[in-house]
Amino acid sequence: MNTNPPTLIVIVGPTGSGKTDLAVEIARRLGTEIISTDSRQFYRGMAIGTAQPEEHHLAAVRHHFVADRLPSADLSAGAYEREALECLEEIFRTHTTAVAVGGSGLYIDALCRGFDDLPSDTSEVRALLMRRLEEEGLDALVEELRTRDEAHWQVVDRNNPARVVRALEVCIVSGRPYSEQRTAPQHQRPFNILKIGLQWPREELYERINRRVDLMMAAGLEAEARALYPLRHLNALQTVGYKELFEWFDGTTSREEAVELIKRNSRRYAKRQMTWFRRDESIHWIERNDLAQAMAVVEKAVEI
RNA sequence: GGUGCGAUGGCCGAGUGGCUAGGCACAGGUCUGCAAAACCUGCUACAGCGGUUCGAUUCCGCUUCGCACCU
Repeated sequence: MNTNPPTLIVIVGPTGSGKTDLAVEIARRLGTEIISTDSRQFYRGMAIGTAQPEEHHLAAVRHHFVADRLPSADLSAGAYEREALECLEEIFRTHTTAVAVGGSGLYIDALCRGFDDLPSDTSEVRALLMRRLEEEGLDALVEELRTRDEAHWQVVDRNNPARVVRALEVCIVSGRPYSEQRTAPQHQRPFNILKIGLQWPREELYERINRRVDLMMAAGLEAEARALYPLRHLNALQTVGYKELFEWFDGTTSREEAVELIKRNSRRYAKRQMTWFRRDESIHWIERNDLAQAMAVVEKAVEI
């Protein structure tokens, strides 16, 4: 019986970098399963627009957190942390490795590092705050944050409604200042973590992204988006690829413009992802989606 | 050949004798439960050459280029 802790192999990289193919091949070779760290691939009915693993991927390797819930069943990063850890525990019962793949930096951190123990269900208070944001404006909420949590008020991005609202909702629901509860814990995970990052020359990546958008359109993204149109208000649909097509359906833009915007917004998203991953010094970078390089990194860390 | 109009940063586009519009693209960054979200920062250009002026992207002249009209 092997008493070494199991290893979670985490594949990261910007959208369009070829993570899915690489992860499936690695998981297949290791005889293990895949857990997604992509905040938009969780949902059903969004296969084309979020570039979910295809039939042959799903047939080759068992996947978790892919199209396993309705778009109305939001999975927050905190909830994901709990569910994903449970799922991993299950996988590690019978495997010494598991593969995580996806581009959502916050969810990757949730899985690998975890969050402070903050109130989990804040949706009611949030709804209230959102209404106040609209009626009273951001300044009023910033002022309230100052009275509830001066320390956080000092450091928070006061231009960013999302950050201000989040801090306030935690203060209100917990009855304690947000800053007091942020202790940046290093949760010890019962498994080793090996991060592999896919690095592409910018130009090449952008070309791949542009091309992939055209392929999505050819694969039926329009029909998929039309089916999702009634759900457009859901958070899950605040997603590149759908937002832009919805505007076309509304008549605000043309089809051509919408497609160009999808490409542009995908490029921007990729850039933000790269910014996020750049500061993670634990990532082992490989060129493009080179399988040999990836396997070399894996074999060095894992006994096969 | 003549006349008129125009020439603004990668692109679009306003404007002024001194006080560097703005937008988009692009780049850098932030990030503890909406994260494919939300937010921040950067990018100092006025076609070229002379002249007027304390000072010219802005006024004048010439040159080049573009557009329109005339012959």
